[in-house]
This record gives sequence, structure tokens and C-alpha cells, in this order.
Amino acid sequence: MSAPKMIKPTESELEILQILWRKGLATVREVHEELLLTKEAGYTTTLKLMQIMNEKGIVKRDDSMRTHIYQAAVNKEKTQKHLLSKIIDNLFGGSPTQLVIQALGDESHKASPEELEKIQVLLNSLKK
Amino acid sequence: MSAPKMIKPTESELEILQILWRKGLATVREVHEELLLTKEAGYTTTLKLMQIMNEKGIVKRDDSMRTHIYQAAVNKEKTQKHLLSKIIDNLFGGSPTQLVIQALGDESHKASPEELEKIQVLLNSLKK
DNA sequence: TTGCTCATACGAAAATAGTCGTATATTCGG
DNA sequence: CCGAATATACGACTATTTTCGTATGAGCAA
Repeated sequence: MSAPKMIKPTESELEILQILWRKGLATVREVHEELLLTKEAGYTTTLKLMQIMNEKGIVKRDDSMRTHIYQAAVNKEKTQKHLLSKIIDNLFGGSPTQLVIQALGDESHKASPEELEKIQVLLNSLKK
Repeated sequence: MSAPKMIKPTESELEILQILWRKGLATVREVHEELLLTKEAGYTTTLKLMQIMNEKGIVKRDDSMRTHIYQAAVNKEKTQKHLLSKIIDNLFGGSPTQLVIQALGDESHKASPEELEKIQVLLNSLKK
């Protein structure tokens, strides 16, 4: 098993990746519109970022038409896991438990009862 | 309630913060030695980083002696919580549950039974 | 005192990230 | 066919982060 590439998207790239993960396929224009909901940005800025992501292999695109169609080229769960692992080391001294505790206690991102139940199920399976 | 400062340490700063959180007080030399266990770095690089962190208010120092003594000036839990919150938004689309699930499933950072029990306790209190 | 070691200060290069203006090409309505 | 709207390419500028060389001075042993 080998890591084909060291995945390390920047913050801006992560914002774009999230949109692509959600939409599957999207044009620069569509991604840009979504970004505008959250932040200020010029269209060509978004375009450039996506071009760079393409060069890095973070996204793929179909450029057979005038308007190119983009999609994520990195797996969502893998990327999350990889970055999370870094954070556990970098921010929580290697302890995932500390991270989990902080995350569950986060006031601005409360988990619903259904979600808590999901976690409970996972917890049970880990306990065995 | 107001945020006195937007806490946003860079990666390198985070590495140093972790050491300071652990040790409490430390000289540049001590911090540097610890960093060397994990990565390459010149001494003056570490020094400069810590000087900048001092200017930013991320660390404090006692410079009454020739060898300055540093300590973290930001609260560990607050910093973790703040950065985690960003990550939940940036990487997990606002869902802490997804983050928790990925974290608990991380093969390279397994939680011990005692830690799982801690999480269980927290989970119980949240369920109410 | 002299010379060696070790500490901080400081400036500036190198590496990364993010922004955007402008050129140019394509499409399409009329 | 013409012009407005819209797309990509690309270069360059700004900002931030990281790295380190060099200067300078304190402390200390011989």
C-alpha cells in the first residue's frame, strides 16, 4: 500500500473541494456562485485556483467543451482522514480522544440526538 | 463576551505551542531540542518563530535574564476548540459527527478502553 | 584580558498562498 | 455580421510564512 500523492489542500482549495464533493460535477461558474454565499472573491480568482488544483491533480476536468466541467480527483473520506490525522498530531498531541471530546462539546456545532446515536453505535463496536 | 484576539497560529507555531503547553516554561534551546526530534530546523529559525509569536501575543516571555524563558499565552482548550470549529466547517461541512466518526475510526490513533469510557460518559451527558 | 560558547536581534531571501487585471476566444441573439 | 456576454489562459503583484546568515554582546574559564 502506497500513498500515490501527499494530499495537502490549502484552505481555499478545501472550500472548493467541499463544493465539488457535494455537487459531483460543476463548472467554475457554479463553484464560484457557491463560494460567494460565504465569502468575497473575484471570478478569475476562483478560476485560477481551480486551474492550479487541476495541475496538482486535486481535481479533474473535462475540457472538451468551451465551458469546462470539474470534479474532485481526491477521495473525500481519505482526505478527511489524512488531514484529521495531521490535526490529531498537531493540535491534540496524538490523542484522538481529546479531539472527540472537544468536538462533541463544541457549542456552535451541536450534534442532534440522531447523530449522537450514530456515535453511540460506533462506540459500542469499538468497545468490543 | 468578546474574542480578545483572533487566534490563528500557523502550523509551525502550533508545533511550538504544543511543546510549551506540555512543558509550561521553556527556553528557546529546550523548545528547539524537542523540535529536532520530529523535524529539521536551524536554531535561529526556532528563535525567530518564537520572537514573532511573542510579538503576536501567542507566547509570553521573561527576558529579565540573558536566556529568556517562554510560556504559552493562549489557552490550550480555547485554541483547540477554535481551530477545531474551523475544521468542522472547512473539512466536514459543519458536521461534528462526521469528524468524530472519522477520528474514532482512525487506525493510526487508536483510543484505549479508558478513553472510550470517557467519551461514553460525555455522550451520556449530551443525550439528556 | 582573551577567546570560546551561547544567547538574542535583525534583515532579508525563499517558499507558499491568494488576488486580480487583461488578453483572447467562443457563443449567441438580433 | 456585429457586439455583448461569458469562458479560459496567463502573468504579475501582494501577503504571509518559513528559513537562515550575520551582527552583537554576555558569561565564563584559563
